[in-house]
Amino acid sequence: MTLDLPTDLSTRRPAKGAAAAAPSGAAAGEPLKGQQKGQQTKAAIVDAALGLATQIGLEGLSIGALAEVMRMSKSGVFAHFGSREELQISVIREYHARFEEEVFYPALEQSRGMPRLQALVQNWMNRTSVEIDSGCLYISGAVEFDDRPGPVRDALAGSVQTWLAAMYRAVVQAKQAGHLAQDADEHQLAFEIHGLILALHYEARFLKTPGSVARANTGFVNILARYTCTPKTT
Amino acid sequence: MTLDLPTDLSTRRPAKGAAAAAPSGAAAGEPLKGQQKGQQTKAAIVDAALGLATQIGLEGLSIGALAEVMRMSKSGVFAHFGSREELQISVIREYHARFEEEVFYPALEQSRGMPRLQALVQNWMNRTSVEIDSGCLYISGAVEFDDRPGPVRDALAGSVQTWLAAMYRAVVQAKQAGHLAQDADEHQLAFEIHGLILALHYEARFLKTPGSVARANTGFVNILARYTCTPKTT
DNA sequence: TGCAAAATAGCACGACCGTTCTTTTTATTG
DNA sequence: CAATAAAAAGAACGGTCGTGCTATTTTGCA
Repeated sequence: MTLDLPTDLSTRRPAKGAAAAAPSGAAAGEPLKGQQKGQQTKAAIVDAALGLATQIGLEGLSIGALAEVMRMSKSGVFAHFGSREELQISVIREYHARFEEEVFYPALEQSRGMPRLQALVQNWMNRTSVEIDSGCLYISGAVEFDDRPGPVRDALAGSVQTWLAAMYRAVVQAKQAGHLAQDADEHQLAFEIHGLILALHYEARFLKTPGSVARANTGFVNILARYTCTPKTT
Repeated sequence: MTLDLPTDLSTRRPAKGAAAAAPSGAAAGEPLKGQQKGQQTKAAIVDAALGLATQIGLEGLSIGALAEVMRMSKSGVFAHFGSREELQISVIREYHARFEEEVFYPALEQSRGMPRLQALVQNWMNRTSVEIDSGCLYISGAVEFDDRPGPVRDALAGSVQTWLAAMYRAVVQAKQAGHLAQDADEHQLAFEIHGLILALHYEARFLKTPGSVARANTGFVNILARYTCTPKTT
């Protein structure tokens, strides 16, 4: 069951080339054909908002500060979203898309089973350790919205669940392919990997503990060692 | 070296009985002898502030909301601290003290080595899973202050480091006692335990994934299994 | 080129923020 | 009990917040 997983994480598979959100560049450059000016600047705003949100958090993201970064008026920025919540949700969607693009899709090029699982985890760790000075929205958002119900929380939890489910599927496939022990608990394995990522984020970003990246990598090796052979139940 | 660790985590070892902060009870009851009224209400304020902070975060903690909970005026509350930062730091100190009392000291009653390490981790996990609807200040604070330098961040990081160091020492002692493999990497072990706690907090509190507590426990068992016998380096 | 529509600016609002200053109430002590 | 110190209240400040409303500017199209 669930043999193929081509686009399960995806919400939209961007056409790549003339994307909706300018991934990095500064304020909108040449006018992209086929879309109104509004879409462009909205994408640029979301881009800037994502930058702010990964630094000061989704809760700390304010329309005033965002307008200043964009050199626009507050109301000009506001009009694109209609509410702060909608802005936050747009930011989450953008983060989701980039996460897919950077972590999920590249790993699909590896063959199903252990190679793909390793690529997923490796990409995930890379992203977590590289964005050390910008923070992971899935982690900071979880803390900010863990008991604040509403559409923002729902969007965030949905994105995270989607990603965790994708990784879980990779674990299942690895077991099906015989790359893991027959009695390996897939959920348990996924849980422990998640823990490594969180510890990496915590110790590298907050405590600035040196060597955290290596420790996360070693942890993954340890986990695999445990799950590739049937363990001796002490 | 470092043979004994009686009170390394401690900042103050409360006299227990007539403590500074009413741990749970409502607004100050009978007047405690030997301390001015101001100290009492300050302790009550910190108690309420801690309750608020564990729910909405240290950043979300506002003097106005705190005053309302205390049925006091804003300026009345404010006067006890002189600044919001000082209030936040007081909250961190209080959290530190309770963490010690609940997690650290009870584990000291276990004999050094593996028993104490297990008690430490068990207490830690219990607290993390029990306070599911109030949140862990060490985790939420890390996200809120990971790139916001200042005295609050310093106080928070200091408390966390103190605790992590205490746990690390327990690991070292377990190895010295021969309860762990000779080539066990103590830092690596501590890192992986930390990851389990963070995953427990994330999945139980934010995602509300059922069975997270069991998964964290199993994870600890797995880690110990790996570090109690010399692993076969695959 | 001119006109409708879309995008942006400007302004004001009520609410809450941390902080200061002054006054009133409460507690402590000789 | 009176004198003094401590604690709490009250009011006001400048600031930022999200969000309406109404102009003005810019854009896209016939």
